[in-house]
Amino acid sequence: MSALSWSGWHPLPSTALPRRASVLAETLDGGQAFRWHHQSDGTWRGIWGECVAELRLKDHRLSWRAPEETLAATRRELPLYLALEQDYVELADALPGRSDAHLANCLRAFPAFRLLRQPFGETLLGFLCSATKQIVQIKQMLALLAERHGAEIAPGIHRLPTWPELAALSEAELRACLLGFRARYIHQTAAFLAAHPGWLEETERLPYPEAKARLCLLPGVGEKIADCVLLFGAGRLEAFPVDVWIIKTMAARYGLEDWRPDQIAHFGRVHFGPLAGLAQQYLFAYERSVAKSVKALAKPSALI
DNA sequence: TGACAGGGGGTGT
DNA sequence: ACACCCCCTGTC
Repeated sequence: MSALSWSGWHPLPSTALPRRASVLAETLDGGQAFRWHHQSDGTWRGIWGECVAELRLKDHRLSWRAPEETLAATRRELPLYLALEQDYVELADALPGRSDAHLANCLRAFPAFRLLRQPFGETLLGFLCSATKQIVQIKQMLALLAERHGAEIAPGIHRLPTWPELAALSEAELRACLLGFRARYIHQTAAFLAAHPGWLEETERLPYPEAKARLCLLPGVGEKIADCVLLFGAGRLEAFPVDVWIIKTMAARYGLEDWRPDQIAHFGRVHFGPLAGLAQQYLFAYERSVAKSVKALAKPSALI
């Protein structure tokens, strides 16, 4: 087993990227992606497709490096993955922050927050794992899937299995990766995709409503997961996933007590507009930061 | 330090 | 409404 050999650090463009640790953490590990790990030296290590990267924030500037084995692929794919072609400061400014005081708070708390543009198939796999699971548990499932069934793309680092590779696994093998009842959904979805070559790629190219309807045909994929896949894996910023968190948030912050999920979805589309999915992720980021400070206050050490 | 409930970012019936 | 799975977390 040879050791990892890293490239030098390469600076990323200074504009419209996170300059604060908290915003970077929220971007990489706030529930849109599940394969970034915060390391003891303060860097983040992430794996997607055939790429591996470490990200470092130093003097409020972001830079990256990659293992030699994946350097070419990572150099090519990182700008797409980070959606560098999108100016997210501009996009955030297009949200209705001037007429919505709560949203304005969220926007102010996470400057230069952005959505990632993850590989479509991988995003589908990640969110098929997400049902009634928290981020740490989803990360654990995907780490096991990669370790046991994904190719080694750099010494000791495995990518996720592709859908054709997943189709070759038994449901029992999937269950062994702590997937629980999600194993059957993933097994059946893999079988469907294997029987319909090109289906996923076509779906990614379809307009939002058609793409969502098609994803919902897959076993284990309902409206919420379909919207997450399109938002985080296809750059469809109009997708507005409605889960229990957003239902609670909208009730607490917008007075939408006892609204049904479909009513919340309608409100979100109308109120936040064509970038509703971006607004939603800002709301989450904010609620998570509130929950974190409540937790910190509850610790005895904080009372000294 | 270790056992033990309780609940978890959904979907399908 | 409730089952589906089973690991994480908080609590005693």
